[in-house]
Amino acid sequence: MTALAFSPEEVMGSQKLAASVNTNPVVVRRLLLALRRARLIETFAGKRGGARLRKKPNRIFLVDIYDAVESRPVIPINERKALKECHVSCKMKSIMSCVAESTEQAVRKHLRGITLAQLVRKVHHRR
Amino acid sequence: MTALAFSPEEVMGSQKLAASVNTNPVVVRRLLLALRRARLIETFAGKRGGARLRKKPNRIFLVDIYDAVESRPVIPINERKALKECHVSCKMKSIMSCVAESTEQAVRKHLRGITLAQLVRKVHHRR
DNA sequence: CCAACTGTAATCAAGACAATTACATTTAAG
DNA sequence: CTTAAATGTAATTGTCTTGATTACAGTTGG
Repeated sequence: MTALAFSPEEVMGSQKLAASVNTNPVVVRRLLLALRRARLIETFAGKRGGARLRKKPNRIFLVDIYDAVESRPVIPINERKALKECHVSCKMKSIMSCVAESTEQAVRKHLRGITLAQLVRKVHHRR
Repeated sequence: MTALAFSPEEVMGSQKLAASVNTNPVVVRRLLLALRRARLIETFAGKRGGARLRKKPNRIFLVDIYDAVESRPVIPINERKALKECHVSCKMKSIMSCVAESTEQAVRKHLRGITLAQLVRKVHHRR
């Protein structure tokens, strides 16, 4: 996404993007699909196809990207069945769900404070 | 840890703890080692052995437990080598490290606000 | 028409991690 | 002192996740 934000006009192919993160084009395309679903980018098929940002980099927050591509929670909850004889065990799922949920919100709040434009600015900086 | 905090006097064996989270005693013992290293609990070998909290539940924060047992970062950084020809690619590791670091701090700050005592209180509550 | 793309499914390989087994060591209790 | 019940810890196995890869149908600009 930072690469796309770096030259917001350009339509960049999955091949080029994959090379820049040193992975396979198909992996990138799968991510691009998720980002498109979130309406962060638009993609074009055919020759000279590829992806391009749909919003200005200063209107895209990291939380948007996080929500689009990250499926697993920061704190996963134990899905095994509780021990019926144990009062603590029986309550833990609901208790930990609450902790997990609020932690997720803390992360999202933090990521709401960072824009793609900021990252691009860092690309231009010295250090 | 909530189970230990529920009856802070009792020395509880890995067998009992494992049953309450529906897993294997050895898995629990490995976690207990990490918690002991963090000085959150003490363990006793031999018959009638097991684990017990070393501090009062209201002095143990979830961040302490998180630091003790969680090794993987919330946002892992891409460890592959960058594409030398690409300016963005070359800068991304340092940029994302910064994002990952601050996100980690956000999580830890949140977890610093929750104590084991609070979780125990929830165990006692109706809903 | 064709070359260069995307979209997508299917398969494969690698790595992570829990579960399990095994056993040496420790300790309380009888 | 002996024994039963624990921990500490290594080794192994199985499962699951995930990225990499291959393959191919569909799309589009030149």
